[in-house]
Amino acid sequence: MTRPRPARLVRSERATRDGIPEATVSRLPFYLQALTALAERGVATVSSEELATAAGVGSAKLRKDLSHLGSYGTRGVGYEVQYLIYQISRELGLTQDWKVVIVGIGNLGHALANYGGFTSRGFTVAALVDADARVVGETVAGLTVTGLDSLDQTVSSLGIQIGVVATPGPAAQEICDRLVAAGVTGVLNFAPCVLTVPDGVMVRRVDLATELQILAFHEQRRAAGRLAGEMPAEPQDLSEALGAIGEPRTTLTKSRAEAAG
Amino acid sequence: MTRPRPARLVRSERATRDGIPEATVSRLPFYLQALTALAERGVATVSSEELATAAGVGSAKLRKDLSHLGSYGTRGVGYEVQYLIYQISRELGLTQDWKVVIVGIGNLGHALANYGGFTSRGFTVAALVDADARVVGETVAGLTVTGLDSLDQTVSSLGIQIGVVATPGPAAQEICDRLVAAGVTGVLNFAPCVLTVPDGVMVRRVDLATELQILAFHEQRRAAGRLAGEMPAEPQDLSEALGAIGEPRTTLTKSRAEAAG
DNA sequence: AAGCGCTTGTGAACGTATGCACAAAGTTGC
DNA sequence: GCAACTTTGTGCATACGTTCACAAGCGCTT
Repeated sequence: MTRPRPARLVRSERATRDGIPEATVSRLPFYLQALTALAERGVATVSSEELATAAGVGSAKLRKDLSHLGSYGTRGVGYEVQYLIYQISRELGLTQDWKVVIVGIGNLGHALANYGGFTSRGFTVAALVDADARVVGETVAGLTVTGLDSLDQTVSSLGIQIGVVATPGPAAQEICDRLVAAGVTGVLNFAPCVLTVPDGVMVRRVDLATELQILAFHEQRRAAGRLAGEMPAEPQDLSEALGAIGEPRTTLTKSRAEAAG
Repeated sequence: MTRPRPARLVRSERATRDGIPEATVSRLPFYLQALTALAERGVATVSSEELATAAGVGSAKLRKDLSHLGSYGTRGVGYEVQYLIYQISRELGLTQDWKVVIVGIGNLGHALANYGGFTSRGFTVAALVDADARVVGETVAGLTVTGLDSLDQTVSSLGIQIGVVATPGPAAQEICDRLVAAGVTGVLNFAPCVLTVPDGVMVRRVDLATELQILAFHEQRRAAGRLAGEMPAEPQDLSEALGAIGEPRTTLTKSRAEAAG
C-alpha cells in the first residue's frame, strides 16, 4: 500500500501574519537583555553580528528572528538599539505592567520575591501568599505575606494576571485551581509536578533539578567517551538494575512536607 | 526484517546508537519524576498512555522518546516502573553522584542550597561560595560558606564537576572562568548574561525573568484576540512607538541624551 | 492452539527550525 | 551621481521534531 506522494508544499510564510514561531519567542527575552546592556553602555546602533554574539546565537538566526517582528533594521547600518528594545518589548507585551502573585514563601518564594529581574522588566509582584501561619504576616520584599484564605480575593481585587507557584508539589494543583478560578490566566510553576488547567490558561514549568539532570546527561556522556573512546553504553543486567535502584516499593525519596488537607 | 527496506535509511537511525535527541533528553527528567511518583504509590507497571498523562505529554511522543533508550516495554502490558526508573536514571547519569558547588549565596543561592530536589536526585551540594565577607562563615543548609579565594582549591580538592552560578550578572563570567579553570565541566547559570566557555564545557542558562516574559507574550496575545475577535494586531503604530521611546527612527546617529528631553 | 484485545515500537508524513548564501537596499567616499 | 562597501532580509536546502497509523508482539481466554 505504498502511495507515491509528491512532496510539493506551497507554504508562504504563514507564521508572519500574526504568529511568531515559538522558538523565536523563547529567544526574544535574551535579545532584549543583550540590547538593554548595550543601551546602558550608550550604544546607539548594533549589527546583527554584534548583537548575536552578545546574545549567544548565530547572526543568521538572529536576523530571521527579528524579521518575524518586522523590518526594523537598516541595511548597511544595523539596528537602532532603543527602537529595537521598544519593538521587542511591545511584542512580548512588556509595555503594560503585569501583576504577579507568588504563592509559597519558602526559600524559593523568598528568592523570587526579592529577585530584581522581575520588577525591572514590567512585572510587579503585587502579593505574597503562604499557607503556613508562621509565615503569614511576615514582611518580605516590602510586602506583607497573606494567608491562603484571602487568595481568591487578593487576586481578583488587585487584578492579578499571573500566578507563580512555589509551593511543595502536593499543594500545587489545588493552589493552581484556585488561582485560575480567581482570574489568573498565566501560571509559572516551580513545583515538580504537572499542573492541569482549563483551556485559555497557560502554564510554564521551571524545574531546577531538571536542568541539573540535563547537564549530568551531557557530562556523563562526555566522560564515557573519554574513558572508552566511542564505546556505546550497553544496557545492564536486570539484577544490577534492581540492586542499584533498590527493591520495589522502597522509599526512593525521603520526607516531603504535606500541605494538602 | 521481513519487509524490504529503503536503501539509504540507515543514517537517520544511527543517532539512536549512542546519541539521544536533545528534545528527548530534556523530557527524560519529567518522565523520571512521574515514574518516581508512581513508584511511591506502589504502582508496578504503567502504560505509555498513563505515563504520558502523568508527565504532561502525548503518548506517541513518550513512546518514541523511550524507544531511543531501548525496548524496555512489554507489548500488551506496558512498562515496569522500577526498571524504567533505573534505565532513565542510568541514561541521565544519575547512578553516579555529582558534586555541585553553588557560587553566590544571595536569595537565590540560599534557595538553591536548601532545595531538596537536588540532593534527592543524585546531586550533592558539596560547597557554597560567596564573595561577600559578611556571608562567608555563615552556615547554610549545613554547609559553611567559604570565600572566593579558596574557590579553586575547593573545586579541585573535592572533585566538584558542576558549578551553579547564582551571582549578579557582572561577576558571572569571572566566576565561570575560575570554575572551569579549577576543573568544572558543567555550569548552570542563573545570572542574566551569556557565559563564554571553552569547548568541552557545557553551560545551561536558567533565567526566571525570561520565563515570565514568555508567559506575558502569550497572555498579551490572548488578550488582544479577545478584544478584537481574531484581528491581527498590526505593528504599524509607529507614532505610538516613537512616542514611547522618544527618538525618531530616521536619524540613526542621534544621541540618546537628546531624546531624553 | 487459536483467537482476541491490548500496547509497544516504528515507518512515514508532516511541520518546524536552522544555516547558507546572496540579492536588495542602504551608506560612504569621491 | 556613481561605484564600492556594508549589512539586512529571505529563498532555499537540510536537519530536527512531532504526530499519525498500524504491524508486531504479548498475555489472556476459550
